[in-house]
Amino acid sequence: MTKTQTRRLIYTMHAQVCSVLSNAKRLEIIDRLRSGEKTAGDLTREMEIPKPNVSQQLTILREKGILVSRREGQHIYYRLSFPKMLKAYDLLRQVLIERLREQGNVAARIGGKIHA
Amino acid sequence: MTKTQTRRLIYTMHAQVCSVLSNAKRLEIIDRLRSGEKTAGDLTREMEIPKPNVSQQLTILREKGILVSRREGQHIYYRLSFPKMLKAYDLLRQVLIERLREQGNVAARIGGKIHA
DNA sequence: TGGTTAATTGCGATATTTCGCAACTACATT
DNA sequence: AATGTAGTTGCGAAATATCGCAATTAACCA
Repeated sequence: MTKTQTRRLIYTMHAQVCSVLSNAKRLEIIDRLRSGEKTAGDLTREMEIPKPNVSQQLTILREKGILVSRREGQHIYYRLSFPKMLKAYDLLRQVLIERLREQGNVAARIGGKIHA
Repeated sequence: MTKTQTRRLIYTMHAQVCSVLSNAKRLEIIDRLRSGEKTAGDLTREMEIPKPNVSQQLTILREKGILVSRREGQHIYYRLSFPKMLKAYDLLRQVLIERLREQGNVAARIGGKIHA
């Protein structure tokens, strides 16, 4: 394995972690698990989307290591595994807010040209 | 606009910000711009990928507000616009590292079963 | 004006992601 | 064993992202 290949592999893995956050439904699930563990059924009711879809997102989040699950009888409870993920979530939300403010200003100034 | 629609819109915009980070080449560009502004040509030479590809990624990063550009004669210099983006980048890198360590431990313990 | 370098744009082929729906598995209760 | 509830899985169609390559634009200089 060359140095260049190793570097690329790390960026690729990093991108895979980020790609978990690049879906609105997964973000909402993460947000709703802040307050503690929940089942697929809980989330289905709260989010008002089909249960299989919730389940699919939960599977992705668990496989990527963002959530862990625990079975208790018929119920499977999911919870966040890395507090740092939540920190990253919040930082990116702040970037969104700043970006919106910035875009608002730019839009107020001129309608789209980048360079002079 | 209902409350539910507004909530969904915000998650969708949040996801769009995150999706900028879900590509290895864009992450590498962000990483290489830590040390200061660079041109598309600089990045092309450093990263050893086709220039149009670099340019496409730079366009995406600029449109999403992650980078800003400045023309100086023939050269267009790109630089990071939000320090917070870099903080999020670093946090996600840490999550990757923790996740790899965790996975290593799990793999050492047992070969994949989730529940009992 | 013609030539050169820097950078972007357009387009198309390929790969990946998303998500609904039917079918299925797991556990509990009677 | 039969039924009900919780949850997952498989599959396929539609949408989206990736990226190479040719063509194009922008600026500079002789």
